[in-house]
Amino acid sequence: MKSSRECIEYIRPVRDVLDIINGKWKLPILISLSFGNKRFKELEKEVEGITPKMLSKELRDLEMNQLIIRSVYDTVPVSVEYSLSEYGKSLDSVIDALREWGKKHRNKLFAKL
Amino acid sequence: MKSSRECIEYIRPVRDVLDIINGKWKLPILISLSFGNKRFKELEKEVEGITPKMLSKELRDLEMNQLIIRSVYDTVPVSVEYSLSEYGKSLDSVIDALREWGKKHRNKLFAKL
DNA sequence: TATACCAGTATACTAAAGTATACCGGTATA
DNA sequence: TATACCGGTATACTTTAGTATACTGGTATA
Repeated sequence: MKSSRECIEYIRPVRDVLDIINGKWKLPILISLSFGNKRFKELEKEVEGITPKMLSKELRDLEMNQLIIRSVYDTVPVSVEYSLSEYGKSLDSVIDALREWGKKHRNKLFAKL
Repeated sequence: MKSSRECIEYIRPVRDVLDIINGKWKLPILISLSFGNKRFKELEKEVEGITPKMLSKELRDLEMNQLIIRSVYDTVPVSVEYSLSEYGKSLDSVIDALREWGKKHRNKLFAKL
């Protein structure tokens, strides 16, 4: 049994990550972008159920935290492309861990039926 | 570049996990319990900033999803102890990944100052 | 000519998360 | 006798997350 202080120290970095990727949509968006750069409407289709308002807001948050890059191309009309930054790509270990656990969890749920 | 369908399949298990551990408090609570069984008031201190109302609600959610166990001991007055279930313990890989990334993120933030 | 695509914004709303503060009855401690 | 601990609950509130629906102006397509 370790000290309470040690435990609090341990929690801190996790809280920092949660501040950035918390919520229903941010990780799904990042995963979608890990499959390739996407335009707004493509994301809207691939992140099932998200509304344009939420997508717009979440993309802004992710860009602010430098996890994704928004590129505007000078076409007519302008086209906008979203991509993962290198920093965003470094979240893949987190996503892998979540995904592995999620798959186990699904199996557990189905096994019960 | 993979298919959109493949991407959506990839997202699904992650959304399942998020349904269970989403929010500001659940992971901190689980981490605290990973350091040893705790009583209600102990958790209230160790998960800094949480109010008893939120703690109570989150503990109920976590218990419902079988990630933690609530044991009531027949003392006078009764004492209540919370512990991680085996299933809850299996989240350690997720927590490790989050923690590692969080530590890197902190370093990045401090490096900027 | 009508329709659809693009990258969102506008408005209005509901639901959930989270905060603040006070309180309970019973027990143990000072 | 006063205070603090225990495991919470009660009430009231604010903030954030999320939903629903409609719309924009310019372009390309049928």
